[in-house]
Amino acid sequence: MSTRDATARLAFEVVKTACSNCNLRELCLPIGLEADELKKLDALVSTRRRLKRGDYLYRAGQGFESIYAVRSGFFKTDVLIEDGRDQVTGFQMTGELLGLDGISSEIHTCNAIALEDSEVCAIPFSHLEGLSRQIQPLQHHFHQVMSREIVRDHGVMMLLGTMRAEERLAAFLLNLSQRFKARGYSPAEFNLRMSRDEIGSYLGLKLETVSRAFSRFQDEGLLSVHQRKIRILNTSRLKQLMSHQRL
Amino acid sequence: MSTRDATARLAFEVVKTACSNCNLRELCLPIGLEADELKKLDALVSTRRRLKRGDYLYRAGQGFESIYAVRSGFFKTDVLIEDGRDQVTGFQMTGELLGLDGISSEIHTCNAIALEDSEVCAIPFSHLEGLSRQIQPLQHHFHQVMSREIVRDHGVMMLLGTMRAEERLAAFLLNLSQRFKARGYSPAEFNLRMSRDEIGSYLGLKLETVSRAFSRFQDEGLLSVHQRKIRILNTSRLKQLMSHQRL
DNA sequence: CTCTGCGTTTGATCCACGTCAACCCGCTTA
DNA sequence: TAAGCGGGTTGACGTGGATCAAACGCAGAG
Repeated sequence: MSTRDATARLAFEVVKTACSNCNLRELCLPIGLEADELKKLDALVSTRRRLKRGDYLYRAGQGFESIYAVRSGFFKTDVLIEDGRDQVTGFQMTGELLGLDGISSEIHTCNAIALEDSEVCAIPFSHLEGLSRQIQPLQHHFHQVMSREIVRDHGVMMLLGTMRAEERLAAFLLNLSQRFKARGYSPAEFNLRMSRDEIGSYLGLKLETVSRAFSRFQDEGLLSVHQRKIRILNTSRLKQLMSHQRL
Repeated sequence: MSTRDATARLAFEVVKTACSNCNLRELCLPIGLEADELKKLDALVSTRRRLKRGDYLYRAGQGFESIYAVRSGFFKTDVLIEDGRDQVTGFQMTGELLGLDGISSEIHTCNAIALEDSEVCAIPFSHLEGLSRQIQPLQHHFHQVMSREIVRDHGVMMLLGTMRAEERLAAFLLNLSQRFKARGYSPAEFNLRMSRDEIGSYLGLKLETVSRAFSRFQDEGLLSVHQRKIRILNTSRLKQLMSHQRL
């Protein structure tokens, strides 16, 4: 093990007490920082905020100051237009970032709402910019995070533009499954935090259509569904259902 | 006029010879830089590339090294999945950036194709990161550009998820119109650079549906359409058609 | 325990858009 | 000048998902 690794490993323990749970992903812990760099980073994310289910983390139209890293819990973001229509633009879980949309105009362009009791780290954006001018790996990591968000959005556009209802739901479930797995939870069994209506809004479908697709998957033995408790029984069939389907 | 303004004004003339036409927007000219900063920036964008209609600027799967600023011309980006389906994720015109999707994994995730003879500035990304560690306004501007892309994508998700065919086409045309206007062209009369099929792919519709929507708009006196030449005759009705429509 | 209410499921019907097919138009090539 | 061709338009018809409506089931309140 190199001395750099050792230093990082040591520093990891330090930062762990400050950011004990959201270590592994996204911005919270760019691997490979020096001890003093980590100390600065630790100061950066010192502001915490707790939210109860249903609370708004921020609203469209509010001034933008910070981005947020989810420490625990579950969020949705949505945008609405005058006539009352709205669209869920994403669901965020532990370790993921919220608020990147606000950077462009210094004003949030969507609402972020806790779907269960949650905790976030607020990261004042000007501090982050300052630090990332000093710490190159942090800068690069942040750019990657923003870029990943763009790639994710393209995936959703693909889904909304070309897939049919069952393919969309399959893609959605597989994505959730993979994200739970990456966090050390079961990829096969989990509780949905969002309603059928919210899933539908995200997928560009009505809740009835979502419900019917769940029922069909259950009938075909791909899933077991009880309320919001999902068990995936046949991942590979789900995958092939998602990816070609021209049968 | 402050001395800073004067300096910037002076430097503007210098950079103008290097980046004569794509000054005003996106990344090419963050206003307010000092003369020596502008000199560095000028060096950054020194690599040019010409493309003919149909040429690929980059392809999905290729390694990522640079982002590109469109100096002149018109591009589309699209993603494809195994089964042959594809989705146009955006159209880029003069002054807009291409390639932000590649930052996350160092690999391009979509294709960028010239829809007419075009010229781009290649901006090596590691250089850009280096410079933006030194020049705070550049850094901030770049972050805004990435964030704007995310906001734009959310707009497309909204469009794909909640709007019907005519609303989508109206939104698309109004967006194009506004972008032409911002570049000093007529917002009311312009030539589409893309086929009905490409519009359809972007809007999540089939080309026949796009064609019918054009015809209906023409019948109703909102547009005149001749091939790819569009004249907008009634902007306000187009806008209200796009935004509520629950009539 | 019942009552109330919201989220969900399920069924019947409708309609916007997709699909399939014919035809047209402007351009290129011979 | 004709022939071929790619892109665009238009029509007839089919269908996936929206809409409307009813009923279910779990949770919290009384």
